[in-house]
Amino acid sequence: MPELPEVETIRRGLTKRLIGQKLHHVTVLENKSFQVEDEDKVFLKEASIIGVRRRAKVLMIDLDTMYTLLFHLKMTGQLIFREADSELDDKRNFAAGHPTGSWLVDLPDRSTRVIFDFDNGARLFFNDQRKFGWIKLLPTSEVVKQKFMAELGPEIVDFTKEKIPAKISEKTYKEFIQRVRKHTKAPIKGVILDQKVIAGIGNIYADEGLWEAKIHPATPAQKLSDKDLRRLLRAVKNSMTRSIESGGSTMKNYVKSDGSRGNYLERFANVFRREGQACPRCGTEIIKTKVAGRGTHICPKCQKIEE
DNA sequence: CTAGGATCCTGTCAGC
DNA sequence: TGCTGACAGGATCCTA
Repeated sequence: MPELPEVETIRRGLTKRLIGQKLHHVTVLENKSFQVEDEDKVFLKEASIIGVRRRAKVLMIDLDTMYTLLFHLKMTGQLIFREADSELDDKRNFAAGHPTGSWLVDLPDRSTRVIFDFDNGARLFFNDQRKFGWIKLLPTSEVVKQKFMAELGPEIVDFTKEKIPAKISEKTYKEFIQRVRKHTKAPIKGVILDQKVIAGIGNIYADEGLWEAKIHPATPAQKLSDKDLRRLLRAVKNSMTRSIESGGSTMKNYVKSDGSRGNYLERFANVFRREGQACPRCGTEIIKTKVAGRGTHICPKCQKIEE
């Protein structure tokens, strides 16, 4: 999916547009994407939005009915907000998540799964090409008790703050290290992708962080010192911070001034999807390989396996 | 308990 | 051009 910085970008963009909006109607085009019990649907009726939150890669929209809508965008989810009767390029509109042409066309299109209509005519589209993503509706007080939410590792820092904290707390470092130590043989990349170890790291920021920290992704977690792990967490945090501060993958950053489509990775990525290009640090050619079952980008000179 | 692989689904792209 | 297989910004489920 859309990783933590993208979900955080969505949270920021939707907060100012959704707070106070009253739901008029929900249209479900794909049942798999809308995992809501029939008896809970009454809590959507004429509900007003009172908050937009995020934990790890889960977006939460709080309603005044004491229920919360949960969104997981997985690999290809997008949220697209359109004001009533607006032109596609209206500045009040907003789109973020998996970057595709759906941001630039009339909706619904073939990957639209759920549509939220508001009283004032504005609409929120949940698009998801591969249908891995989901929307759930739970009593607000039950959200933290959900298995996935309850088992999540700590947030690296509070990325929801306008000014992202410069330092990771000692408590977070310690909890991260403690949870990494439950894994021995597994490659470090696979370990940091485990949401129970630390919340919110996905394939992009795993590769970016490992590159910045000069750690080979296939290094068995056991071989890394506490100092290595602290450096790695800092590096991931730096990469995520740069991404959020450049606006994540939003329509604004996807469409260039000449109307062509840009690549938001250009704004902060040093290795991700840059195979064949020069390592920004040493000039060696970046290669693509596979670690922990995922496509993995490394500089073979900067990142060597510790013996 | 951890580790590794298959799996959900649609679309795109490289290679024949 | 048309087909085929690999792969994709995630996480779960199954087996060993």
